Amino acid sequence: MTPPRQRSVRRADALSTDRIVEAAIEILDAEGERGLTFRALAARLSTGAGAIYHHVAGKEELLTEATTGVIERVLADVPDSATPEEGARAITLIALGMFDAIDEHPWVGAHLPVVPWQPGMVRLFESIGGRLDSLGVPEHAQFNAASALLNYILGVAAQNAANARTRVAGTGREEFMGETADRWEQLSPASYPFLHRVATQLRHHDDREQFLAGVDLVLAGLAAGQDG
Amino acid sequence: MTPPRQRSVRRADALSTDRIVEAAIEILDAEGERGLTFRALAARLSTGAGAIYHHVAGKEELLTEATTGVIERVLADVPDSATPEEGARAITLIALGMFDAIDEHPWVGAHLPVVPWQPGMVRLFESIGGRLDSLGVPEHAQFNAASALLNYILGVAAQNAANARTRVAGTGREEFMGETADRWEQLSPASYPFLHRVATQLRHHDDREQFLAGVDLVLAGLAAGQDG
DNA sequence: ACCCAGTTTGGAACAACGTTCCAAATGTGT
DNA sequence: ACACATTTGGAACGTTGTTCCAAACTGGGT
Repeated sequence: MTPPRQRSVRRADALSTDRIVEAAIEILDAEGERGLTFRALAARLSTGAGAIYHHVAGKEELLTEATTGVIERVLADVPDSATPEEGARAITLIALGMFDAIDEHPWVGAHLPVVPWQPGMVRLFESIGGRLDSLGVPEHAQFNAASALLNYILGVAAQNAANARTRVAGTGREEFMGETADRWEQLSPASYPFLHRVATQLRHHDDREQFLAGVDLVLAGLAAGQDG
Repeated sequence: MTPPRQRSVRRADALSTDRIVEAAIEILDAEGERGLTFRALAARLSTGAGAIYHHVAGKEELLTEATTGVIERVLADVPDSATPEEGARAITLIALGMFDAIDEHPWVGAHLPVVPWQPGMVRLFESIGGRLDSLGVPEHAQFNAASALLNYILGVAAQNAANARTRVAGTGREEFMGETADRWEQLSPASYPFLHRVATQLRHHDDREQFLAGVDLVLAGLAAGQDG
């Protein structure tokens, strides 16, 4: 009947959920999502695949845990906010933090929406929604506003994850954007006037700035709605 | 050296890319993404897995082709637009069409961003960006504006796809939202004041209306930015 | 120092998957 | 009718997530 406390020392290289998740993140960052297999994980930890299942329920839990960890780290750095200016700044900081985290760990973008309302998403939603008060967004509009912001971040995350995935095996970012811009320029200007016009912008744009412009757009919409 | 023209009749039940993609969509709608295997596809078409590879390069091409087909159908229904009011209406129509299509075929939401700038995405981006002119968005801001709108749609798509996936095996939508709302209400009000406050809204909200509110938010931001 | 109940380990085995291969069947042009 | 190209579909391959279980290890009671 003794509770299974783990206060003992054991060997220094003993398996644990934390060590497994850590190794998983290393593989994900280095090899991408497809590189994370239980065999590769077992090899990196110098053990067998079966041993891992005593600490982690399965691959999905592994990915969810890794994703949550990354998000927690982002939200920990965001200061409290009271005034509208601070609220807007905080939301921008959260968004930028998410962008940078996903830029560094693209697989997070791919797995964020896979499990709806997983722990990381819940924390993120609360963190955004809790700042809307200080922005002066009326209470009845806060749910939709927070959803819009979250969904926008989610969309950028998914897109960036996809871009990174194609880049794992092949070309770098510059090259990839250049090739896409070339393709847009070769489209018929009659059927695709817009893409033709913005092809050079695609070639030279900064992902982070563009992401921020989108956040500002939503925030501007929120500000406009208050006195409209 | 004769080109491989396919003008002959052959048997009525002959395999073709179109018939394969059509069967794939049927499986995806009925069984979800995990149900689409080459063996299930072969069984439905009363053939072998190997035969399919003579018409389709692989699973990824199959999903991309199915996704593109759905998007094309959405964009075909959107009328031309010249005035600002028509432009805004057209963008709303595109967004709503995408929402409805993804509601009917959730797997589209999951695969849209997987292949960056796949044909469907390109058509969608042009379709949105081409309407910004009539909305009065200055040319230098159109690239960012179209990206923001596309990313928002992408985020909702990914989220909805995830929700539908969990629902395939388990509960219905009402039940799922109710359970999530319950969980939010059980969170500590001190740490999660926002989620606590909006739990009842989550329980009774309409996904489509919420999606539209987000689109309006971005459009409002665009309108505000013009004279700002 | 010994032993024992419980946990941890890790390699083997399993079912399912995407994909490749190839011999047979089917079709087309002469 | 014949030769040739395409299409077919079943078998086979390598890899995956997961399960299983005998062996090794651990900490507490004698």
